[in-house]
Amino acid sequence: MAKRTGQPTINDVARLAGVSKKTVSRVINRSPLLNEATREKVEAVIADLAYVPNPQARALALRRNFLLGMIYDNPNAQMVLNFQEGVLDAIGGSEFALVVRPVDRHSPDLFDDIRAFIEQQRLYGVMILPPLSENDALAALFTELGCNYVRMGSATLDDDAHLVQSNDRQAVRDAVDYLIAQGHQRIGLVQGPEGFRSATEREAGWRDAMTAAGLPTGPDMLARGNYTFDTGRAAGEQLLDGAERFTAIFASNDVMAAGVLHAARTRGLSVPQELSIVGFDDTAIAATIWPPLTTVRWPIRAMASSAALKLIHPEAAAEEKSLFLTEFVPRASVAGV
Amino acid sequence: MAKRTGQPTINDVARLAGVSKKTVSRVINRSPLLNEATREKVEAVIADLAYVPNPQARALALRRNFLLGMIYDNPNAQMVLNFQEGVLDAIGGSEFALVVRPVDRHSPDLFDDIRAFIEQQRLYGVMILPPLSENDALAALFTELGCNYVRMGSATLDDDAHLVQSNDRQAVRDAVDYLIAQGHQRIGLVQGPEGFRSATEREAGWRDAMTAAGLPTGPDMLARGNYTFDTGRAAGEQLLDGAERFTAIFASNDVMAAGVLHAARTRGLSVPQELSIVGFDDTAIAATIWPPLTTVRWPIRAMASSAALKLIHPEAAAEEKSLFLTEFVPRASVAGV
DNA sequence: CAAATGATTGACACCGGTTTCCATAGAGGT
DNA sequence: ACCTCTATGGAAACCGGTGTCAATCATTTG
Repeated sequence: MAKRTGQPTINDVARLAGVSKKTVSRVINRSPLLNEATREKVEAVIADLAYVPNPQARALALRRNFLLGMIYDNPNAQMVLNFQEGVLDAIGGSEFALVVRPVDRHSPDLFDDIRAFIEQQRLYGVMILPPLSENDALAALFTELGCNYVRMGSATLDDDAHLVQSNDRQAVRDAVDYLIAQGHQRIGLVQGPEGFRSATEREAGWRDAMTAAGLPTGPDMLARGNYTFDTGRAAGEQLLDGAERFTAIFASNDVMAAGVLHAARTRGLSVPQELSIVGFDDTAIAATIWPPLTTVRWPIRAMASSAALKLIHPEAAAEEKSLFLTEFVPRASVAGV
Repeated sequence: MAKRTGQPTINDVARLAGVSKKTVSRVINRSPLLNEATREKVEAVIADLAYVPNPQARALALRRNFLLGMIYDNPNAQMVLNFQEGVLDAIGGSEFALVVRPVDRHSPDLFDDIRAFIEQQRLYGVMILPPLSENDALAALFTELGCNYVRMGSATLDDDAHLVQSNDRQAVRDAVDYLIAQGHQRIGLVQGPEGFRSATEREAGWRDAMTAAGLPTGPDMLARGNYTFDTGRAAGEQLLDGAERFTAIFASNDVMAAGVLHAARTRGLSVPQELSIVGFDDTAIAATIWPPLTTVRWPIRAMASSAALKLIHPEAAAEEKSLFLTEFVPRASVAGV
């Protein structure tokens, strides 16, 4: 009669427990108006059958599914993976799952791709990683699509309900202050790409510190990269080949800092004796290269958990301002002058 | 009447096109027995409404969903991310989506976690990344759960339908042969963790080459790591602090090779002049460290695409043996003796 | 010209849950 | 003992698609 192929259904549970589907449904959804004895009886059958509600059927009936999306286009693998783990921390034992979608932010089809992704999957909510998160037109697209979203930002990009934020500007200021306290005067900056808030914020932090100390911030003090190793190396070469010598360089992320280190090596400069280098992110590469990189720990994993919770429990999280603080991580790539 | 909240349904399309929902369904599923004029009429309405079928409803009716799972526990972020991109290459414009699940392979709850994940989400199929893929009990669990799976392997772990394989043993043999051709005689090995097929295979490749050349492979020639930077460094220290000097070391993955490089540095050994180092994987770290690492490119992205296709079109892929060939990538971390 | 054939199409049940609405049973009040 | 009131459980509709099978229609054949 009841075919035993596949997993048990709510009907199987109801029949074996001698109750109606509705009662089983009430047990599953923890309805308060339910006889305790009935609940236990049903739960026993559920455990016995190892019954798990069909998520697709639930999604259909509830008109919402249990999929959290994550859209990224990031040269930094470790950051993305840390983010995924953070999301899993949040959705762990729940019925939610994480759907990932790498995209190419330079593709002309970017918006169409994302639109198709959202419309096809009808996600419960989406998390957008930097640098994509800094695109206001993209946020507008999600609003238009009626898709809940959270942006990971390094500055105030949106209202609190849609934002998980970090204090990049202050963090960089602290890091550069540290260099200044070590006696450094000519401190170069490897900027992030144009149009990226994280890049702008980190540059502002550098300017804050340098200006407060009366140090120069002219155009010869900085070079631009786009958060990749190669562009970091090129920026480092540009700075190191300039007329005046730097004693320290702050790079706007760890990968570019590794590029600067590379550039220093090819020029025969020893780090940190002749050049101090500071990065940003504290991803795995920071502790892996030689010398270990002084950097700023960006609490991406905790931020990811927070982002997921904002999507799952918007009512609880809407009020809460999600500002995550960074932490300065001194390692061996900085020396005093 | 028809509430315009949310996205249009198949009924909206049917009504506006003046046909039944079944006909619309036929259009969506490209049924061949359909009048061309009708098809065009319906397609016009679909385009007009920007109608997209509800995947949850489809999943329910078809008794299968369109979610591919990916289970991983890997210290190497770049590899996991490359894998994700490879899967996306395969499922790109289709209705499939990728659900990721990081797990902790040392957790006592590993199997329960994975079982709960599979049962809850009822995935269409799952891809298992190394080193988890090398666990036969885990494969048995998927079989028991009736969940289609593909394992990513460095050796023959399973039948062709469930396996995407690479030729690690031969690849390492070639790499060590290259070192031997450069005049190296004492070539150390940093093994991968015990019980991992990839580690066993790579070790076998090293033995093949050494034995064929009549070179020693005694217990003082190798040290074990577990694919992380720190264990790679420890293994490197163990080898370098041994009685006899090595001129080259092959590490079973890039991250451990970076650890060996680190160990060499702290001992004042210059690379590659005094010590040559070869890694395996060709992940981003290989080109990022200094000197750039000679390594073996492991075509993970293409393998991931193949794995996804095996799940989506098992009939097409079942016959095909998926053996992916590696490529030797000479960079600057090797010098002749 | 009627019947047979084949191509299209639609009515209806169903996937596995949830919700609405109602019937019923038991509790408490007078 | 009678009558509300509340808790509980069931029947049936529904979410948005798909499968089955019969009905319709045009065309070909005897």
